[in-house]
Amino acid sequence: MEDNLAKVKISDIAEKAGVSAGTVDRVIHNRGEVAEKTRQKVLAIVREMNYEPDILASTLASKKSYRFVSLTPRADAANPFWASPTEGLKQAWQEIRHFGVSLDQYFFPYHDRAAFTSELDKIINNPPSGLILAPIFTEQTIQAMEKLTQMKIPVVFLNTLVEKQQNISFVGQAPVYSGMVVARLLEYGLHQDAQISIINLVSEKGGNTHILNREKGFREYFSSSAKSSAIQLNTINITSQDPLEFDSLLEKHIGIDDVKPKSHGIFVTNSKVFLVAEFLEKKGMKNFNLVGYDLLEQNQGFLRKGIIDFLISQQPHQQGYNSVITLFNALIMKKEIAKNQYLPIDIITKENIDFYLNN
Amino acid sequence: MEDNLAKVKISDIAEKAGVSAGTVDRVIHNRGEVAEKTRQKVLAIVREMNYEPDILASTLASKKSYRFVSLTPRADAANPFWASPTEGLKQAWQEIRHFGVSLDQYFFPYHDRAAFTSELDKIINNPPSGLILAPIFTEQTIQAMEKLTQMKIPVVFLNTLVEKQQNISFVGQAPVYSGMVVARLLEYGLHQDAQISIINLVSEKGGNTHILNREKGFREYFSSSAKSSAIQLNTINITSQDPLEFDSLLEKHIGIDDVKPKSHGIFVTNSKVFLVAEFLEKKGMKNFNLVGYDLLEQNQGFLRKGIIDFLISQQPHQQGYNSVITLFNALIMKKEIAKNQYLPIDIITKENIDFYLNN
DNA sequence: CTGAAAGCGCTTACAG
DNA sequence: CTGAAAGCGCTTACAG
Repeated sequence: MEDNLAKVKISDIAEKAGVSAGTVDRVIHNRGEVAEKTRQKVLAIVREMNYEPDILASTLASKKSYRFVSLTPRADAANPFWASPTEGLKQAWQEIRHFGVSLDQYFFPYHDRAAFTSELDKIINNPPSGLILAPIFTEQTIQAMEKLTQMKIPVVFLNTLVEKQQNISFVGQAPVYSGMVVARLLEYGLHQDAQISIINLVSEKGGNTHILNREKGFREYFSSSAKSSAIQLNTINITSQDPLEFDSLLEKHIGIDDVKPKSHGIFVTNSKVFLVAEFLEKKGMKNFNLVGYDLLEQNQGFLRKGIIDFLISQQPHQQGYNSVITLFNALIMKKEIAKNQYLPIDIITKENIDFYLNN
Repeated sequence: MEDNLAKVKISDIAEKAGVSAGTVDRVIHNRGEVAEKTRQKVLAIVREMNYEPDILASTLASKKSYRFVSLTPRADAANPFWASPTEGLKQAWQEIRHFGVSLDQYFFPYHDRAAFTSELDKIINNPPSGLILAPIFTEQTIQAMEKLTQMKIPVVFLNTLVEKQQNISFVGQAPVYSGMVVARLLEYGLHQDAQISIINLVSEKGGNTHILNREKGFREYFSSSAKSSAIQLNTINITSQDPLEFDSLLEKHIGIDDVKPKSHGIFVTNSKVFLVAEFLEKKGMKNFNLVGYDLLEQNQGFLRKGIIDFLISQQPHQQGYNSVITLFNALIMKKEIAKNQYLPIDIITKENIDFYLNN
């Protein structure tokens, strides 16, 4: 733990090797223009003396600068989720900007494929040192990744994973497992002959792999749970934006058993769970166990009221934060980077929510 | 976000103020020996030009060094919990050591009050720049804090809180709330006429404020829950280390109703929950909902087997990590520090545990 | 292929 | 009370 021995410096190595500091520097950074024999000699001494570069002095002297760019959905009323990752990006940047890092945040409207593409083009035309990308649209991402890889620009995928790409890392949640967690929570609170509705509230425009995987994990759990073989699952997909239609669809599917109230669970596969909570509240339907995703303001309210039982959170702020740190570790600290950085699947209740809100 | 304007340096200010860099430095760091008039002038320009010091250059030039010391229980077979915070301390140190920070970790055997005291004495006799302290023993802590405060050594409390002290911060969990979370989880899974046992597995030697507060939160929850007014709570305190006695005590309290199996919850108020799980497994008693604390190896096993239903985790690694960063922010970055840094109350199940193990 | 010198932005004695 | 100079450990042209 303790290093009593004074720090070894480049000048120490230079002296011992009988060369100049410049030569040692060339060896250490593999910049060539050094005789092989000299190189070996210096390398040996570097190892022998256990040299560790002073990163502060190094960045101060080198005057290198790094431009990090992020491309994420814009947070707005329809998409409050993205406010947190955006904040997380900024906060991490604040902590590392002394190392000559700048951060440009680019945005696109969540469902706007064209905007996504054109922002990506802009980025490619003014290449950054590293890119943090929320790869919402799969095809466009794959196309861009081809160019980015060629240009040797390291890319971190944020929140969404596109498989088989040359991204240096993915930072986000494992959606299949989060579905299993929800399954577990519903099973734990329901009778063994309960009925469960899986509700997908989606736009038709894609960007829904998350949701599919969450449902997949959820169903997997029940298909392998002996305990709950009598539980019935049915899926409801609602794409309509029209409130009236929404209500009647819900009523049709979950309202029916109201006469003979029976243990009934509802799994909303994304952050729109507050819409279902609103419906239940309006209709005075209390006999439901309701679980969904993300700590949006609206969801918080229903969680505190007890209409939503659990929310699954995916550490959105930390996702943004970790993405920046990942690029920093790769480019400035030259560390090895894990390809997948899965964040915890947090289970949130009325009782612990306050401890998750800043994070 | 973008700062196109070149960074403003001390020399820029010096030039504009018509003084030397040394004088600007004296003003910025309040080191006196500057005429009031000069001081005002420089200060005005500093503000006007929006000067932000280059922390890298500053630490490189100043050659200051900081000695951080931690005093925590030693992790051992009887106390595996403390391995994680210890690791967290080390990891944070790795990330900031470039700033001239060293870390000395001191330890004491968990229940050894004398060792705690004598280690504290050692620390006070060789004063560090800052101290991270797990204040297990309240009285001794209060005594030491008097001296430490006088010596102006900033102290961060780790994991345990002692009230009304001059510590700059506390990093840990809010035990009362964690008790409420457990109450919620048990209530959610039990019938309304269930019976719940609260089991405190403690040594008589003190250091148990945590446990008392967890039970307090737990009981508070039920005393204000209309829904579960029929639930019976009873507390069992077991101080014995003798396995036979342990078994017979448990049998007496929770074994009784086995004939007429009824919904039964068990809340173990600390990480020793695996002892109760062992007992239930051995006796083949399946009709229990069991919740306890911390991701010890032993607990993990029983969680995966389904004998423990939920574990509450308190981000032990992050606690250690954040403590070091707190001292760093206070001493090197000169930032404002929040007095209480509560970490999330994580709810862990078989399905999400893998995503919490590295943290 | 190699070395000497200047410089990154800030701090620290020292001389006056 | 103030300034000039040297130095922190590393990197970057430049000359040879």
